[in-house]
Amino acid sequence: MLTLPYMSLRKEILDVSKDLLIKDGFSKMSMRRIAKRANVTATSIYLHFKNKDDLLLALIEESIHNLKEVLVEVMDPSKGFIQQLEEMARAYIRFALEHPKEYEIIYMVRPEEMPKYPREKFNEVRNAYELLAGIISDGKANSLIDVDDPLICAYTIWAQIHGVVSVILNRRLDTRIPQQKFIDQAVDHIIQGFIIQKTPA
Amino acid sequence: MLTLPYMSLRKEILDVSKDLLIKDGFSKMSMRRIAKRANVTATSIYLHFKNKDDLLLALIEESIHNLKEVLVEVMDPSKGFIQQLEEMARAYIRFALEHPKEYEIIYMVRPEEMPKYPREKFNEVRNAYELLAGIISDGKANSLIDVDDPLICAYTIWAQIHGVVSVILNRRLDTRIPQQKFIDQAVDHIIQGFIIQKTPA
DNA sequence: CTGTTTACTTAACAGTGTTAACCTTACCGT
DNA sequence: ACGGTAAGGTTAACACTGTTAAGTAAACAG
Repeated sequence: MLTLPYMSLRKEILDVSKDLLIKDGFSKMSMRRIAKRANVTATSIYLHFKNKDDLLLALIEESIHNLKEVLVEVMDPSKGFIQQLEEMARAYIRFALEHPKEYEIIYMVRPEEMPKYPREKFNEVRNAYELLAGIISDGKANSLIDVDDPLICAYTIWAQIHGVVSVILNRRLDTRIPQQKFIDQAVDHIIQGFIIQKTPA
Repeated sequence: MLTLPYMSLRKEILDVSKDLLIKDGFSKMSMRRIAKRANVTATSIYLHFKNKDDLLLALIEESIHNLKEVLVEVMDPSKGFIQQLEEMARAYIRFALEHPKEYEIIYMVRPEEMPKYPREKFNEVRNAYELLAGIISDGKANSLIDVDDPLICAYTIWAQIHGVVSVILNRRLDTRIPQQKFIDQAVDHIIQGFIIQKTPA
């Protein structure tokens, strides 16, 4: 009727869903509520998405894309190797803490309700890993770090950072511990963990 | 009617819920389904639990208890400091991978649906951290590690290990990477990350 | 033999995801 | 210009969901 025609309904649904998810929480993101905000009926959503999981998956994809953009932005080969790594780690953490709900969208969706196919959807992040692995490869070539497989190393680092973020976002961090100190120390630990430390025998 | 009377309904509900959650997944764990398996009606559950979140919280508590037991079991002050740390890390990972659903119960429940009070429920894990912090304190006293606050360090290590586990359980690990290699390397990195490495100036 | 408590039930409310069937509007080939 | 078709939406319904109010039946206390 009086819908603005310059935006496709699919995009509108995605935007409304994300807004609902971020502002009102997962449980409030129902098909009927989404539909109401988009000025359509719930069934119309099924014209653009197979089902609710499919819609969620599209949201995940979008958020992954945003995270990747931040990481790529901060990559700068002109900078020192270690510095580059630290800046990436901090950019990752910053993204997660500044957009906690968006980060949640990426990781906190129950996998059981996801079929197998979405694995391919994560190819975009995979690219980011490979970039990271590239950086690590350079460091290895310069004998700055001690690592077998740069790709494994990239995943290891990422997993550890995700753990740090996850603990904070899940509110599992002891209230006696100041968050920033925790982050600083964690980043230090993570980076130190694979820097070469040849004890001069 | 023909319920076995030697088990309280509360415990029965917990057991049935956990079984349902583990075997059939979160979405299948509905109040009516739980009730049916426990040979009661759904409303009876509300006599023992405030609501579904309350029931979930009790499940989380139970699982946290089990995880803690495994960790405490593996603690052995007679062993070397580093070895003890590594064994705890591996025990943690082993628990998570052997009982993935139970681990999920602990961490993957959406926090938004949890009110503030459950913070206290995590005191039991907090104890485990303090034991870990104690171990780290000893290492610090012996100048084996370089760390300011042992409690922060304990949380850092735990967060990193959780990250590793989380990546595996969420199936976010690149299929080209062998899981065991990933784990080994991660554990190495994490432990190396805070071992003292004074470059003899 | 009452009164109260305990443990449970039935019935209902408001909401959920999803599907089948229907209606409009727009475009396309003849 | 006209009929067919397909896109993009609708209504109505199904089988569920968590949760609550009210009722019931048994056990126990005075």
